[in-house]
Amino acid sequence: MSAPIVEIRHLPQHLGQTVTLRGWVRNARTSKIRFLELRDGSGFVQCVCSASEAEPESYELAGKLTQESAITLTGLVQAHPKTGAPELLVKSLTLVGDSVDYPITPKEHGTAFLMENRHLWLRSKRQWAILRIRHTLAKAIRDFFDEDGFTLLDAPILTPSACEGTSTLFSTQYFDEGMAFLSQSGQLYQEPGLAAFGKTYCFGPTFRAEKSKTRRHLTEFWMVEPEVAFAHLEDVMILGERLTKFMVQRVLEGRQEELAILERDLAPLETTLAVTFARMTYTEAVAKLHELGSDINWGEDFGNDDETILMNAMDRPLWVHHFPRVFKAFYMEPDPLDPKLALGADLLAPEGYGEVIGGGERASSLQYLLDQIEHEKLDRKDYEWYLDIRKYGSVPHAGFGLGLERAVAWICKLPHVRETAPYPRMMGTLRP
RNA sequence: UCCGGAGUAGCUCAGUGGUAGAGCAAUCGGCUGUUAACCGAUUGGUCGGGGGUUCAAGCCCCUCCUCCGGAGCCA
Repeated sequence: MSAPIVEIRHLPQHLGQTVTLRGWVRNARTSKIRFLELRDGSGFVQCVCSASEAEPESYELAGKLTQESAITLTGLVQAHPKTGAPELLVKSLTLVGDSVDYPITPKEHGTAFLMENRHLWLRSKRQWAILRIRHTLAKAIRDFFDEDGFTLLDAPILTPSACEGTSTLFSTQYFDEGMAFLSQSGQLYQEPGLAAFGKTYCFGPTFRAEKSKTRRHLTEFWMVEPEVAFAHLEDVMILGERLTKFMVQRVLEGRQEELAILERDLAPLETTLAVTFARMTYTEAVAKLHELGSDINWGEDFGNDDETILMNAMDRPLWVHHFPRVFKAFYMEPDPLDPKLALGADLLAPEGYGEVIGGGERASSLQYLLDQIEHEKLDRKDYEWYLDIRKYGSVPHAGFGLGLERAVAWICKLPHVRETAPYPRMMGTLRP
């Protein structure tokens, strides 16, 4: 066999040529003509095996192939007589690895079963599409910041204390230093980088040990956290909006096949690119919620229902800013015009996907932070290094965190974030 | 942690007190253009665990376990 080995994605360039494909049998429909649906990771193609064209042993083998058998096959690339899509007219076929009783059949399955078989579920067309979009979004995030002059400053995953002091943390014994905690945010470690690099970001896994079981929570998720020196609240909203549009644009340009597999309605994504994001202060949002029938009180954080009610009334992403200080992190800069408020901004995604970005301006006054640490009953000695930033050339600065999985869920319009990670970690899900 | 729902064949489910069923998968056979192909046959079950009521329990009661959805919390 001297036919060139090609990937399925390149088949349109090989029409009329004899090539070799390598992959797995997604599905086999056998009549006198055997139709093998092949997957090789780069795409999907139908291979046609008839007695008149194929070698006799190959033809016989094609009739016995089970779901997920690994094969190589050689044949002529031709256009499908009905659809015009490339297909392979098989000449010869070799079994590389057989497959007996593959658990995920072509019919429906429940999520519990699929999650237990996540390592196999990855092979399905839908998961392939989602995880390739995740890949594209992760790449877009890196490209966006790299092209914008940011320096990647990796934050540690093992940390000595809570960054925000509120959420539950996973802990582990760290030699004789006591307990270490898995990081729930890299932000505090970005701030010292500003005086060295001006603009930094970290992008990696973060951990929350919250016992939350909802469609938008994982215990392990990826977050990108940019931080910018001399930046204010307004800069956060401008940067977050540019990033969001860049990510959406990359997917619309490069992942059309995957969006089609997911049957994603493209109109809301195209709207996101075309419009300026809406903005409301927290106080305005509460007033709007009252109009829409919510009984939220000023000073309370939005509940899930509130976010849904609010976003159902919007046709585009919404920035909510100037939150009450009481439910925001200790390091947020207070509003100089109203000390009850903090200079924070959250971006709510449309179509019910909720908070995708959370961020704001950081407190730059040493005394203010000392008061906050005392007020929140945090241990000052855990934060001495962080406080140093306010002693040696303190400047206004701001940043945000964007959750990758929530962005993937929104852009793919998925019912649950568990499909956005290759191996999602949730309360009650640790394997595979 | 709280509220609601569900555990029956490998998978998805039907079966509400009287001898355990279907579709898919698997196995065998048929079909020359199929697209979750189709047609016929075969194989496959301690009905989540434990206890109770009853002549009789998949079905009713108690309890435990697991999973799903939602709340709180958050990206």
